Amino acid sequence: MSSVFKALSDPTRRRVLEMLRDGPKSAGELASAFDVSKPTMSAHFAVLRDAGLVASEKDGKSVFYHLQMSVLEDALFGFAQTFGWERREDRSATGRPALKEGNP
Amino acid sequence: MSSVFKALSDPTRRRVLEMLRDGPKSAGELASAFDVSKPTMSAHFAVLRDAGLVASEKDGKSVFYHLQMSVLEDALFGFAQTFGWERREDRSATGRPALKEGNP
DNA sequence: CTCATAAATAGACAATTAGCTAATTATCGA
DNA sequence: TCGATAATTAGCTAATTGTCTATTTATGAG
Repeated sequence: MSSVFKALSDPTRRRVLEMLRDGPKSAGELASAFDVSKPTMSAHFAVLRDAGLVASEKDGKSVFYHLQMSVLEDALFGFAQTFGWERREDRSATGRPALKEGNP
Repeated sequence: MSSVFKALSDPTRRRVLEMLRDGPKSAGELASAFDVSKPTMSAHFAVLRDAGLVASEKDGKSVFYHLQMSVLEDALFGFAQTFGWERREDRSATGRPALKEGNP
């Protein structure tokens, strides 16, 4: 739980998660959207991966990252529930929305 | 936003927020529930205050802290909304539940 | 095999963090 | 006014963080 909130405390990492909302993206593709070096981005990816918020998959020379929505959901709403908030049940039972609307 | 998540990334601070769920508590009262020094707790309170998650009020020799639910709510659900989640509208229109609602 | 490309690792550095003890400030009661 | 109590500030340390450049690893193309 701490590691998730820690990961979310950096604006670059939050933007990475937002970029992954609609489907996987490669490390380079993500990195090019930010004004920091690639090794720095690599470190950010590692923080997100260690927190369980993203998972990576190698494809050829590239590494693709994708969101782990359920982990994000559990942290956000798990904590919120402590304060009496509930989330609306408007998604699939897994809590994982389709990655990429065209994906099988 | 970053400062809120940063504040939430520490388990001691999350527990402080939970202790404040049901109403204000003094700094000493809060501190005595943890196994760290009072100055350390004071620093945690400052982080929570700077993030806007709590507000303080002096009463005699004591300082009482209370939750700022709306700030917590805005951070948690504001970010969640980016990912398509919505919270159930089951609280007052202000989003601020009564403090001490269940207190005997 | 060799070269170019994608990404991660290594190593360094300044800034921040969580923790401590000691000192300070503010308030109350006698 | 004096002494006790509540809380914060000051000053320190060790660990962690975000950033960089340089290097290494892995893969695909020729």
